[in-house]
Amino acid sequence: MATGRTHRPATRSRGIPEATVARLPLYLRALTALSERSVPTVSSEELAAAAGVNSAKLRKDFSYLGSYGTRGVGYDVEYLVYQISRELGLTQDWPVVIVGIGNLGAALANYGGFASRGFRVAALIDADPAMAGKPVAGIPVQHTDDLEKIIDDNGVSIGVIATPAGAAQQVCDRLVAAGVTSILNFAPTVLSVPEGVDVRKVDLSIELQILAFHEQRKAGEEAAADGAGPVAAARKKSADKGPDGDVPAVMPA
Amino acid sequence: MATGRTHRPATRSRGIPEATVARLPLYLRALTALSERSVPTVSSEELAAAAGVNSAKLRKDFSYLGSYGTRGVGYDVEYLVYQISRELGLTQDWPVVIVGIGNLGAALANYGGFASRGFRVAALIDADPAMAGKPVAGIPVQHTDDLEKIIDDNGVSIGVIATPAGAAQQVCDRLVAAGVTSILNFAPTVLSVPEGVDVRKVDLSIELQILAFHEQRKAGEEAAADGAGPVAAARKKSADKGPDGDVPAVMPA
DNA sequence: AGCTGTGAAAACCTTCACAGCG
DNA sequence: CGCTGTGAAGGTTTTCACAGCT
Repeated sequence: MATGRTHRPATRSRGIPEATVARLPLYLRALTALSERSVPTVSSEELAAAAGVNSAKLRKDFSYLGSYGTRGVGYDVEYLVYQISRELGLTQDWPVVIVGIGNLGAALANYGGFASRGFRVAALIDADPAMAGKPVAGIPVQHTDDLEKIIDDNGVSIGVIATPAGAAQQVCDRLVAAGVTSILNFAPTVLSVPEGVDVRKVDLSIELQILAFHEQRKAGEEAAADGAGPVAAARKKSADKGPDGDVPAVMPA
Repeated sequence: MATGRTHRPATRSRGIPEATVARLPLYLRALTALSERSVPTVSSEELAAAAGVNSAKLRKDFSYLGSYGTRGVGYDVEYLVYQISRELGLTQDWPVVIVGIGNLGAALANYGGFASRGFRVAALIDADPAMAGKPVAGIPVQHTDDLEKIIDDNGVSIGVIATPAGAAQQVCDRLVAAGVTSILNFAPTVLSVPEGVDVRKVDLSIELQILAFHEQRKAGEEAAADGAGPVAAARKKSADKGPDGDVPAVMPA
């Protein structure tokens, strides 16, 4: 998923598999909810259900962190919250900058989930001089000219790019040069970064296209088998251009 | 069996691996850029670089679609654009509804990438009566009460949830009952859906947490070899099961 | 008895390396 | 020759199933 230019295998003895790392935040969220309800312990089965995974996977994931459970009982909720938080590095404060304060950037600045877990929006940066000084989510927008200084003054190592695609690589280069080593990219473009810099991307359009693929597949199966769907299969797409004519006409030229 | 409904792709009939499907939009974007520059053909090496993957992977991916290249030459850009679009189901029109028109929902409604590829924002829906009728991105917001009718009238099969976490499952249930079979979820919660419904989630907080994990790991390695990095909030890395001055008392029953 | 932790098996994905075709 | 298409190898992730602890 992450598009690091040269991703290291990282198969260290102490290495936690990437797939596991990606699920830890999910477990943490479920555990936090249990914690708020003052639930003292939880079994792998229950926690897995809350996180939307199966219990064998969860136990395997936890086994990479250590032996934090009690056989016959389950896991201590508070203790696990702490261990996972520590493993993810959330026991420290991460100042973050958001570059590109358009609709999306503003929405991100306002997003509560950012602040809730160790992340602090240290600065908002935009290239439009007209925006400079204007507060968004209570934080004054600063101009791109000062990007390097802002990064440096705040000790920022994580940057969020929410600019238009055309500006993203340039912004990325400046962030990296200024010392940022992790980037969350919302611009629909592939960023190239030097080794050692992590990039994760979020692309709304790509997610929709993946859904469309499966949606199309479902429609095709429905036409072939008719009424086999467990859910509202009786439904028909109105904007379709002919479900029957949509048969794969695979034909290389 | 557990009640968890993790969607099982099942890989039926014309099985394209999930990992490949997830990359097709990436290739498509790179190809579209080439097409706009009137580039007639492209090699796997070039296209792979533009999409940020390696060429062997790209060729393997394309091999699942068919033999669309020409040995010694490469791929015909226009032809590939068409084939991938068709495979992804983008040659048809997908009406989409966005539920929850807060900061994020409004940003999504304004996001150009939606409209660009077969997706059309058919309606915006919000629970706040004060928003009803107010146009966002040129589309009037409608009230949640009319959700079912809106889905039905527009033949919507893809829904986007941008509500607060607390409302997400309820909205999801109504969307599914009304006939939606693909959901893109921005709310930080696990949705449970019946079999046959696809859910993809986008969680900003999770992405940041994954970055924080790697960032922390980098900081730790740096400390071992010195480096004078900009961010030096070095945390003590305890050994495997080092139960020293940890947070609350470990309290096994 | 109940539930975790984990080897082993299975499934899935990526990379290699080269045959085969234009 | 150059580049695609693909078996085979190698790596990662998931699932199984049960030993082992409480």
